[in-house]
Amino acid sequence: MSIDPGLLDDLEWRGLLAHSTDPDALRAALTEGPVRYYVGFDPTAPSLHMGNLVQILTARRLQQAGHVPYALVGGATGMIGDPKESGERTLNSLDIVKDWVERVRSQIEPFLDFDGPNAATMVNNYDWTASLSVIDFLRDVGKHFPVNRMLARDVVSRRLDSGISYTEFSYVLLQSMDFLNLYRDHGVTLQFGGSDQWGNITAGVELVRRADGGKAHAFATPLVTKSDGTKYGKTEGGALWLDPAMMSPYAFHQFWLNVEDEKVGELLRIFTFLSRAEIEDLEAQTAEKPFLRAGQKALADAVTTLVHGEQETEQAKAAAAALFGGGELRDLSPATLAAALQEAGATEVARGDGLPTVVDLLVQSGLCKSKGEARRTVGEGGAYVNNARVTDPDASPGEADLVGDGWLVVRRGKKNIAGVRVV
RNA sequence: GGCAGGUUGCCCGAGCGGCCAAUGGGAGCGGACUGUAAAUCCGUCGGCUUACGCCUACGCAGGUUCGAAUCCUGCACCUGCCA
Repeated sequence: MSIDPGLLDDLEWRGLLAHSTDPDALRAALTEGPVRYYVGFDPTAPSLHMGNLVQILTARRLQQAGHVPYALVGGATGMIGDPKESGERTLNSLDIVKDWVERVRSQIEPFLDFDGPNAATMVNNYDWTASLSVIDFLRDVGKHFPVNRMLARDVVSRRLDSGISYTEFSYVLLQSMDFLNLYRDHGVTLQFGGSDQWGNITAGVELVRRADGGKAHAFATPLVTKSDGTKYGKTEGGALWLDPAMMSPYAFHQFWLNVEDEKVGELLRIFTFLSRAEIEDLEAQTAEKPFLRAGQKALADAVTTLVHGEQETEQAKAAAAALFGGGELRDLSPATLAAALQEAGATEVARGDGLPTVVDLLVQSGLCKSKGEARRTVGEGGAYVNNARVTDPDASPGEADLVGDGWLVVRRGKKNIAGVRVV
């Protein structure tokens, strides 16, 4: 497979290069021939999220440009945990880590090509770490890490007051060792990752140099933030998960659809494979006719398709069209309505003495956490049943209000919709 | 080691014996505007309860009092000044 010489320029244009080791050397390496590169994912949760998606897609871009990916899951590093600013991590059991490793692995695989001349390889750092003896570790790896410099690293120095365990302090050695191992056994010479990992990444580059005199490269992708600088990917449920069981494709699609105008261009460049011309056209449309939200729509469709596939994307769109279309719910076919509500989130409620009250509907549909909150929501004028605002928290809908196949469409605020099926 | 100060709700930060579920700001949630955007304005913001009300909460453990976030004692942690 031939190498795409425009790769680095494309990455740069997309804003994917937040940091890099010697840019000229990196460029030279990437144009000379296929480069074996790696990117690591620690199993810190049962699913990867939006932040990891940046790395996954970047890995795919490199592969499409002719380079050879090594996707690493952190079966070992996940047992330790890298230091984060807020404090010490809770250690997870081996069983949990192993389970999460498998989940993470299966989430990465669809994005890479495991066949062909530059086929991807999946590796797990548990394989070369678990059996390592402490003596070997301290002699062969530890000797290359001056503690004074480890202490000077930002993440560590910020933790010196609040405290940091030896375990987390040592994390950087494990990750650096990964690079050295992949360099030795597979000829991997490039690592990239999120900019929050930059310290760990450069430590690996340095270990390759110190231990083997090897020349390795690295770059980091930027942290994706909202225009006010806060972290992205936090919706009600927390992170923007890739696992459809943790975040429905509908909710995922909705997230991208609701992105602020100022961020559309940036996100299109990072999260889609649309061409430069296509993206610039969408940016122009967003600037001229923002109310059409052409950029948001293209973004939502493209990313949802990448992560969940075309079929799920169509269903999410159909659901949104049905629920936000402004049309009469009664005009929808029972099948369309049911499908849309399944996407948005549906629960079944047994019929008691008549139908549940508005408060109960809000709580049981999951739209409100407590009855107090539900009552408040009604008081705020934010509760709707079948698109009609309700003002009495204790009122119950009547049989005549059921739409489709026995559904009530419960809504909180503008965007939070759930179906309750009375059975 | 000595002296002084602090620890309050998701976060920051008032309160210094009853009027405190606790002023104010931020986040969150809802409404208006709009484009299922941003900004802005308004409202709301511990839990249970139809409600009177009840429960839980002001670092931890005790105590004084009819009554404590507020006073006392001990403990833990943090900060500043002196050595």
